[in-house]
Amino acid sequence: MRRVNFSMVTIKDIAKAAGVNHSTVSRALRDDSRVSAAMREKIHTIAKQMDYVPNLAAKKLVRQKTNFVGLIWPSKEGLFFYNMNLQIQREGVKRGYRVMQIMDDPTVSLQAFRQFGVDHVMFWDVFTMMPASFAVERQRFPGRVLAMGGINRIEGMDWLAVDRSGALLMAVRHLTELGHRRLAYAGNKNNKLKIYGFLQGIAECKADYTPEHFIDYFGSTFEDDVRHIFQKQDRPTAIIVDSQQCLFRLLRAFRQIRVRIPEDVSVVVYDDTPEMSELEIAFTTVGPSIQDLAVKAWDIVTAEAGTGEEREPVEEVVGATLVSRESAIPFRPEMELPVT
DNA sequence: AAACATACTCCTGCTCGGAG
DNA sequence: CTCCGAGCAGGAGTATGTTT
Repeated sequence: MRRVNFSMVTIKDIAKAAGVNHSTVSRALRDDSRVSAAMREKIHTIAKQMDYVPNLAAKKLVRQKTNFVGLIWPSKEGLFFYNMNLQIQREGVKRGYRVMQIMDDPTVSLQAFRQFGVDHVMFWDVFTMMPASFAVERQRFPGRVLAMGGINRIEGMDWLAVDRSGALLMAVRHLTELGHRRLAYAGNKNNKLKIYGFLQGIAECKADYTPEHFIDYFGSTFEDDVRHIFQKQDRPTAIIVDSQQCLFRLLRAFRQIRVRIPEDVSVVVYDDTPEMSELEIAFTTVGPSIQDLAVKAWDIVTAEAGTGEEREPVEEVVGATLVSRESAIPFRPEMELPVT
């Protein structure tokens, strides 16, 4: 049946068509046992014919719940962001939620989610400093707001942190356990947490590292630095790469000077996404499990509020895991020869 | 007399406790 | 087994009061 105008079909329209009260329709559509099976069947059929869809706003008015969760996502490229987003959506659907996503100014997005009446909001925190407007808007939003991945915990919001330092520490331990002594690092020199973990590992494992073996991903001499470091005597036999973007650039530089992974150098890269095991060499990775992150995010956001009281914001850390694949192998003396 | 402020009533689509 | 009607939040509309 095609409708001529665009006014919404309501349970009252169905009630009229079925010759019953609207509350009977409401119950029938939710398969309430107080309505006879025959009547339920009849009402379902009519509802389908009339293209009925329940009005979410009205439902929320009574139920105070929509089973929609808002996701504010940063406008960022990269496999991590793609995979993280994917897992959040899948985990939500698994738990009977729908995810509504906005990629816009965070304050504007949060306000929009308040208007739409989503139950809770999650966001991936890329703020260096939380804008005051966002904090104000959070006060007005009635549900929970979960900040994921951020560096700092934020007043009044749940926090799901990532142990970046721990991840890098783990990477150093892994490489030194494989017998590597001389290590290099490629990445962002401003990422203090990762560098802190790395240096901690160097100290703990008594590995050999000098700042000359730091390759600045954002520096203009990246390729030259790689060439210089790997073509000299006593070159590093292992390198830790702090992001996938950096890895891709490093791979190009290695190809130019014929450095092979893992024959000439072992590599551990930060962030584990499925793609990392599907490249020419499967990469050994460290970082939080994306699956764990998504599961914990939903656990926090959907946790019952307990004994009536307003729930205190929770704080959780997702630990790092190391996944050993083909790019990091035991040290062999011939690795130390300069590549030509 | 016109302009503005405040208070109220109605309406929406749906759920749910209780009455018939 | 079915119906009645209160009530949820808040925008729109109307009525009344107060200030220029």
